[in-house]
Amino acid sequence: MAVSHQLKEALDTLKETGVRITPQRHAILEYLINSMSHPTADDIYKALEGKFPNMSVATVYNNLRVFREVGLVKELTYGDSSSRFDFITTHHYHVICEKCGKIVDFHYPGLDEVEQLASHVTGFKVSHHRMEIYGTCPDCAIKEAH
Amino acid sequence: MAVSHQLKEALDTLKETGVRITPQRHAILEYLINSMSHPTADDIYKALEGKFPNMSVATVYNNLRVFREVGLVKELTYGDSSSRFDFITTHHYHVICEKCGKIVDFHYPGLDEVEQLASHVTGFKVSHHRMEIYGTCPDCAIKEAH
DNA sequence: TATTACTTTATAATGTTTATAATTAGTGTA
DNA sequence: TACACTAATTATAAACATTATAAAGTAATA
Repeated sequence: MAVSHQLKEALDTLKETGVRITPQRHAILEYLINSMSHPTADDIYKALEGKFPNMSVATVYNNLRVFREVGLVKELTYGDSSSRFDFITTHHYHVICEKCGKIVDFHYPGLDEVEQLASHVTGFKVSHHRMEIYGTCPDCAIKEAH
Repeated sequence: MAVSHQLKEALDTLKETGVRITPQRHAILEYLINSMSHPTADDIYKALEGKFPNMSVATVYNNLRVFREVGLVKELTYGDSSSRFDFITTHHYHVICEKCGKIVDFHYPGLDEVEQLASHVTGFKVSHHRMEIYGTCPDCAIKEAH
């Protein structure tokens, strides 16, 4: 299936970049790909506690940083205390529920004109942008109605 | 001038909302409006050290939260460790230099279509969105060239 | 196998932000 | 203006996420 294919591709990327594939890295990647959510470092740590009772939180953070540097993972910083991590697939944005924190992927063509205008007005050499959309998810909207 | 007018308006907002106007609050607001940068809580704390030698960091944080709740101030969370705070004027985005961290305001009409599409696709009741543009500022680009 | 470099672990340290309790100071009313 | 009430400030400690460090372990290479 598609998921294991993504994992294999990710492992290939690590190999090509000369990053060792350790059991911990394998498990973290696997969890990131399988979980359709956008977990925090602590989520990952807790989820893998069973498989790796001795794993250190530092290992999770270290490897998330490695994955980010290699371009496999994106770090999302919202208002709340901890970062969330997202396995990069295709270009998409996130829609975030302000009530329950749920994050839903939202595909949309890149906002190239915005980048171009920004570059023109500010003189910056623009590399990329980020955008998030906030609102209330259907579940919470229903709960609110009662 | 326009700045003191903004301050007066902000103080009026506080009055209307029943938020007491203390010297500390006055000073924090004034600093936020005058500083064309986007300071962290600690920046503000340090900047007002001279005027208020006994002010607590907690006061800065508390009041930034109050201002945010009242709608005077926006909290910006980027990848780095601490939040930045921005006095709300008109609707604009930020262009951020990845080398030196400089933040430049960038005016652009709201991305209404994006919100509408997101709402349609995900079923969310959308309230707002955020977007930042990343790149290299002219100063850093020159430094890099050498 | 020996060497080397990289990873993990355990732990401590850092830095930001929040909570608590006691003191102080604004604000509305007499 | 003075009083009483309530909110805000201060000082401090605590919580929390994240990073740094050093020692031990593991994989890769010759």
